[in-house]
Amino acid sequence: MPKSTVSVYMNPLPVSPHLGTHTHARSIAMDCSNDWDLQALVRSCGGGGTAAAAACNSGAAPTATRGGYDAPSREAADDASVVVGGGGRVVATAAAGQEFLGQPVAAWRRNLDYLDLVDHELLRMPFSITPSSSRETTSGGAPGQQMIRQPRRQPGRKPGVRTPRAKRSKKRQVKKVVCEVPAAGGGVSSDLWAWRKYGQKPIKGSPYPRGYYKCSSLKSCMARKLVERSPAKPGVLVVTYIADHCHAVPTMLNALAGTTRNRPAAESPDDGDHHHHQEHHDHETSDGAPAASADNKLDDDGADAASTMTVEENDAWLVDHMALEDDVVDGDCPFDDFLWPFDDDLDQFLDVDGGGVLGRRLSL
DNA sequence: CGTCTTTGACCTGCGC
DNA sequence: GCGCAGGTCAAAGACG
Ligand SMILES: [Zn+2]
Repeated sequence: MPKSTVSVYMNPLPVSPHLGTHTHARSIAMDCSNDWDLQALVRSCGGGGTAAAAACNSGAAPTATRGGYDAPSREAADDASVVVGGGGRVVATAAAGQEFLGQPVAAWRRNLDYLDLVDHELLRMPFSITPSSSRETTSGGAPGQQMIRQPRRQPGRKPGVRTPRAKRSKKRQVKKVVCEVPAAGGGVSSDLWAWRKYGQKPIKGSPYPRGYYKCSSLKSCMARKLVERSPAKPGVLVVTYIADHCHAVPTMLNALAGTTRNRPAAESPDDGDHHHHQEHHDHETSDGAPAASADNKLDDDGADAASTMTVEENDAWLVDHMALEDDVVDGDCPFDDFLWPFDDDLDQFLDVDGGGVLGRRLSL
């Protein structure tokens, strides 16, 4: 299959670096992981999205039904992944060939146009569309070990309780979009979608845990995203979007209800395993990943970095830092596909003055 | 009281 | 077939 490369460079958002303190020992990392906050914002809008976020978002699941497009079939593509390089570079890879997240690659350009990114000087796109296997492997790392914890009643499911689960398809052939976002940039978090953290796990070979987020906008929405810090580049968060959203970008604030909780100082949950969250809203503290809302903060992991950015900042960032590269291989720009699904949403999102999501969010 | 966070257990796919 | 690692679920506590 043809491989095209498009990359979008985005500048990092203001970050608050606290990362990288853990070097090895997963256990340590985990312990401290605490820092790793992968947060997800609930309604984020976040901020707008940073370009990265936007890109990712779109990629991830953009299947807005409202813009007149139909949601792409979620598992249509064999495998597709888009990577946003650190600093906002987006590198997309799609195995399915022409379909990126269920959308025709050609559509990308459309989206870019929408954002005015196509011709934007800064926007660059060598996106590389390459087949990627759904499963990434990590190696190295010692098997997870459980840490001894304080006597706290153990949360979690009761031992012995089994719940039937839908069988996973033998081979996971899910579309995946991988975005590398500067942890500080918070870009990660800024996603237009609302995410809820449902777990966190230490990853072999990486000192940082991976946070698992699920779309909280709609129960039936299968969109998910995984957030983890790049072992190689602690300052970079790797956000992997899986599956598409089966709905439009959330624009309501409701989900945020009751969400402004300041998170207690994290006590360092180790990472022994994973944690889950539910809806993320404004802030989260877990490690890894940021969610969509504007205020997530990254901990050491930087997962939350985005949150520190204001809506305006994010917006500005998006506009100013997104860059497209002319040398798009094959001329197709997957990025478009990324964004097109929620053009309308994005529009609203950006329409701060007009009471767009961003604007509304500010009032949150 | 509802929501959010934390965390252990369970489940599944894959490699050996 | 077994074990490992990744991924998901859901209980319990904390918070607003
Ligand atoms: Zn969704």
